[in-house]
Amino acid sequence: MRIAGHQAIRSAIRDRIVAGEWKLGERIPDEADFAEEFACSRTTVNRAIQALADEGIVERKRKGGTRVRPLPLRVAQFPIPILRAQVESRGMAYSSRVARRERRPVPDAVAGRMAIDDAPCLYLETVHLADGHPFAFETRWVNLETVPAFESADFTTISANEWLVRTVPFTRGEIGLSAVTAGTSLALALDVPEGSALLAMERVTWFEDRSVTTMTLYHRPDHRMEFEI
Amino acid sequence: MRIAGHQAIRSAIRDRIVAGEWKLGERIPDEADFAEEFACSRTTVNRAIQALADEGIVERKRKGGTRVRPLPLRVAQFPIPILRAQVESRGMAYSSRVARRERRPVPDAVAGRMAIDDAPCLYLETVHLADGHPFAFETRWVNLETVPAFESADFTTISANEWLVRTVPFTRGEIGLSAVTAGTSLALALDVPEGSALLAMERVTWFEDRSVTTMTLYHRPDHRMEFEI
DNA sequence: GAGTGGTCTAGACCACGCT
DNA sequence: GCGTGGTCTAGACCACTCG
Repeated sequence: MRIAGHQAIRSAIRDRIVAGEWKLGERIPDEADFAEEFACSRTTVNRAIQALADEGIVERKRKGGTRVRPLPLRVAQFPIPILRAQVESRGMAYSSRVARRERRPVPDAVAGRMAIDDAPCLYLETVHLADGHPFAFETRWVNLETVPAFESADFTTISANEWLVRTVPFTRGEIGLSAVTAGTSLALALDVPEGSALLAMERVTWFEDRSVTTMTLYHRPDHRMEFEI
Repeated sequence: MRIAGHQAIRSAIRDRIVAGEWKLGERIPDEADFAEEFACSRTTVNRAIQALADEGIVERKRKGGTRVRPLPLRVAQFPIPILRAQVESRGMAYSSRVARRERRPVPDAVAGRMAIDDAPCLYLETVHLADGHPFAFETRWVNLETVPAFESADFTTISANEWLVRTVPFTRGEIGLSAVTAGTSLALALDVPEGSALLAMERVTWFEDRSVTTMTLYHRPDHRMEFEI
């Protein structure tokens, strides 16, 4: 049957896999066969099946052919949340307030994560507000050796995070999620009872092997992160 | 300069973007120019730049050319954690214990999430153990209308999750993460103090528009999910 | 050794969306 | 309109790995 386009071919093959035409781990026809079946070139079939491999639906090996993944590999993708957008998408007004900003020696735990010894760092605490009510609390260390200009930046019109994204745009990073119990100061900052369970997201970002910043974001107890797989 | 392979070309272009050769939002040369520069065909350049677009580094538009993404889109990808693998990778022995298994009317909240009305469902509670100590507690509803065979499945050698993955391998799903406070029964099941902050991961999975299962996994307070971006 | 995917090429046509 | 990316083709050679 003639099918047009690598996307269509990809869907056609995926549908047959999902429908169970081949068992888990079983080999599917090779590219040449599909090329004949769909009356297209092998190049096009290659693109289609490569995409399925990227999705985690099939595994490919030279000479070994293409097989349906025995235990489907599932990867969840979630966009790094942007607080302003999150708030505004709910029809609320976003604002933020810097509660603390000072040079301060970096605790050992943070120094370890940022792989710094005694680089100068700036410490920031920020409250993020929706319609004037706190909904997240952020602590952040910024490595001034990597981004010296940060020290004299003005965060009245642009948040620290936005400043960093614009200044050091292409960073790698690590993310950690955990649940923490609100202590006195966190409870105060977020206006929640002490002992509340908070979702904490920690992020360390790097620019070419130098750490840029470590940030931890504490969300209110009712917060829920959602995404699809 | 002659560079071999679309991967190498992709890296070369990415390096120049990261180094700041073009500003955020600025247009980079078109495919034909790069093809000449790297002495390769335009097809190869196209593959390279498409990959950069998938990474979120550049945006492409017909006629508009290719531009460095103004606010880099970061997407975190993480593999859906498999409990057995998680435990075993730490050198501990994995086991699980089904604490409860019964047909039970589905609470409204769950019914809403699974988009079912009065489909028969099986409810399971499972404790996941590492070296005999509980490290996660799972509650699960399984839609028997979608997977009737689940009711008579035996979970002594294979977990409910593995059974489902093998039986309904290609599912879509939604994931939600939140922090919850351990109540009496959760505290008991996980052997932690009442009031502890637990990281909860809820997952709803679908097979072709029919819900398969809803599961919530409660982790011990010290648990941390990590991934890279 | 031989089968399969991985990749490249040169050329072509099309579709979108600026100008 | 026309420049740019999106896609397809037919053929080719290579690299891995299974038997």
